[in-house]
Amino acid sequence: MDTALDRAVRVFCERGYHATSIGDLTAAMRLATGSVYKAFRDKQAVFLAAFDRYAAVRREQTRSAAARGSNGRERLRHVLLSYVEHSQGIEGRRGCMVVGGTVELAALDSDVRARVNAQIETNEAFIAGLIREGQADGSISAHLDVDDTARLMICITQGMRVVGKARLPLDGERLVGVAMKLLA
Amino acid sequence: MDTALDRAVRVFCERGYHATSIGDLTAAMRLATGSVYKAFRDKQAVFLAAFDRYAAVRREQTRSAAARGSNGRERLRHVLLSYVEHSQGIEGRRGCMVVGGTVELAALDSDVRARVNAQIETNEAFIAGLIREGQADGSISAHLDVDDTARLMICITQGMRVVGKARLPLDGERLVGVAMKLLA
DNA sequence: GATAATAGGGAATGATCGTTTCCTAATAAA
DNA sequence: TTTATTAGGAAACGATCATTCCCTATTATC
Repeated sequence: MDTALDRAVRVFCERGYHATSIGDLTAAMRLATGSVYKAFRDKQAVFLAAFDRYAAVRREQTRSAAARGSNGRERLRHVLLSYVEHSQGIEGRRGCMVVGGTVELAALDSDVRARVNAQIETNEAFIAGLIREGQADGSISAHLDVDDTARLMICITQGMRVVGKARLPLDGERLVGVAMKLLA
Repeated sequence: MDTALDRAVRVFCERGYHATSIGDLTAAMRLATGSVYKAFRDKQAVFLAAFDRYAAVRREQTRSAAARGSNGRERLRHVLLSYVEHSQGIEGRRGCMVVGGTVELAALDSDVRARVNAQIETNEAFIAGLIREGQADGSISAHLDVDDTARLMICITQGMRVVGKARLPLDGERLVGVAMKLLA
């Protein structure tokens, strides 16, 4: 079932919610219509389950990227680099379910809105934590405002997903190099 | 007709393309079904016309925000402030047609993709121009890479529209204050 | 003032959507 | 072996969608 959900994630990422029909879903998930409705109450429930799975995978990927750094600053740098990588190429143009869900459904579906908000706030708190770690280990200036910087970083990461979906090229090293100025 | 198009912009911003029915459109535009199809070939044509109008208005708003500054740095600061303002409150949760069009349609419709790309690139070029002005008048460091900085600024502005649609609060002065570090 | 032309409105249409229902096959229990 | 239970598949349903067609005013022309 998780593998079927992974396939649903890909379709929802690429086509969004409304442009994805049950037919698209059954084709991607290799399940018949009845089977989908046996496993999920309706289309929204498939979307929510796919979103939860997507969010969990992305959280894990972000945390493992952070683990590649040896201090707070480096951990944050790897997180940003990871975001650029995921915003590019085939995955970049496929798109992000968080920004997709936000843009397409935040105004129409309070369940989706609650989940995207939770995911954004979790990411923001994680970034804020990395900044504090950097301040504690001396790799990041102690004077900067943690919350404001974290929120701007969230804007940057979400924006990269938009720009990546528009297929504009993003140079990871250069872009992140500029973004690291925010830690001064 | 421009006033009807303005009303179409509001609906498309809020609900996106696929969740907006012709019924939604006719109700908002105060036009009957036949009248809409007399003026536009199909729903996509309405969207493209609304997008063009939205993009033109936003370009003008951004340029008038820039005009409030007395040097390159200040002009850029006012542009960013303007973006935060538009990303907040009722307009913020209504959403941006550029990020909406990108996220919902860039993968599905090459006409829309061409237009969102053009709009993003125009904005990026405008920001790059402001940075160069600032470098020329001494208000922005001469050492920074203009293109990389402009692209990151675009990520920030697009990201703010996503975060604003998710209804997370954005403090303009604080956020822009942090972002201005990128000009060091 | 009569007529042609056009803009706008609303009902009808075919297609597609999400959803339900029913059927089949496979597995577990007795 | 037989029966009960369940997972999976496909056809059928009503609703809604984008689109077309036709009618009615209104304006402009002669």
